[in-house]
Amino acid sequence: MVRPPYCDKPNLKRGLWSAEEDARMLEYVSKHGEGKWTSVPKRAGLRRCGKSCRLRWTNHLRPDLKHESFTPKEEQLIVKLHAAIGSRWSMIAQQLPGRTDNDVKNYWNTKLRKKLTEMGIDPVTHKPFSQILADYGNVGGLPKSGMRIGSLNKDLKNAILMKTEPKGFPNTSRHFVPLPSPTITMNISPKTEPTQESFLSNDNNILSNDKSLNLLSQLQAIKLVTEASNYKQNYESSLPSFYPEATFSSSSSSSSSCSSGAQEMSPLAFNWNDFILEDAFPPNEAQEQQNNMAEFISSQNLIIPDSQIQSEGATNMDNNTSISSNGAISETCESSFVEALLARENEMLLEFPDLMAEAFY
DNA sequence: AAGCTAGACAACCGCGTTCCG
DNA sequence: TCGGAACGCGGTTGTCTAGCT
Repeated sequence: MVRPPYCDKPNLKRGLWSAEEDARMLEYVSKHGEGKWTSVPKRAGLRRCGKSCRLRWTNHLRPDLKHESFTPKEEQLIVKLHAAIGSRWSMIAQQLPGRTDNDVKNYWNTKLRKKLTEMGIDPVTHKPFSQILADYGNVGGLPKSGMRIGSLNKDLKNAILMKTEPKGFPNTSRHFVPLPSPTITMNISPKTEPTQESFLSNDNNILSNDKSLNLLSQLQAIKLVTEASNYKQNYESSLPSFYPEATFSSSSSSSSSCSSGAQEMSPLAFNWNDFILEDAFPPNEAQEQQNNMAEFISSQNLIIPDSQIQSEGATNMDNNTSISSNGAISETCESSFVEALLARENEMLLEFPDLMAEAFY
């Protein structure tokens, strides 16, 4: 996309804002209010593009912003919400009064990602690296030749590399060795049905990365996060502040393969299903939950813009993506997605058998 | 003191969505 | 209904600073 013409003028100033520019912006907004950003530079006497003015105001000059460092409670909430809805920074920031999406994003990239990685937890999927690796070797229905290290996310790969690099190996977000982007290798064919493991083991885990995750699922995820922190607070004092729902290994029941790696790097083992895959709602309440979404939002004191609720709620209905019969968030998304994909493939196979055969062989 | 490195955060870029004439 | 402008978001890059050698 071409930069807007008003940002392309050669005499426009770029880079850090001076105190004088800030003062002009503050004075202008206090007089005229927010909005109409494209006309702000001219009216406020600034040699900046409107986009830059909006950014400066929303990220730094707004009077309701907090400028102190993140509290442990905020940190904990960010990690939980990221595990639930992925890098939807604006949504996460809405749950943290006084914080901007840029604040949260930067804090995640500079601090939290590193912390999780050092704990042996993949900050993308929020699973132990050992489990990801184990799942990676057990991808049902996928040819082994189709697997490649390039499809692992960079945190996992660097965690692996760290084990072979005794010291001084950089592992921060800015200084990772350049690696290929995560690659989806689902290779769905009419003859091989993707398994839950194959989907969940993918580093593009729908819990964290799939942008099609609808708002309703995200709200369920946020609900999970808030509920989880309530009923497992007993562990908080002895565990990392952002994983209070972690349990010691003796109680872990369903994380079949999260045994070695995380425990080697940390004394903790995590019951990931408790945290990520826990049933949001009993199956028979699915429809009821849809109907009660508004009630749910208010009960959780969530700050969700009406426009998002309306538009994404409509999208949810349009796509026929409802809460699954098993109630689990990830499995909801997974099953609906996979089912839709397979159904569509079957349709196309019936309709265009020759073309489909060519496509897959 | 100079150079280097990592951390922190501000700002930019590109793209998708919404608004409006 | 359409097209351009405006806005919002997430990813990426740039810049400054502190600490270390």
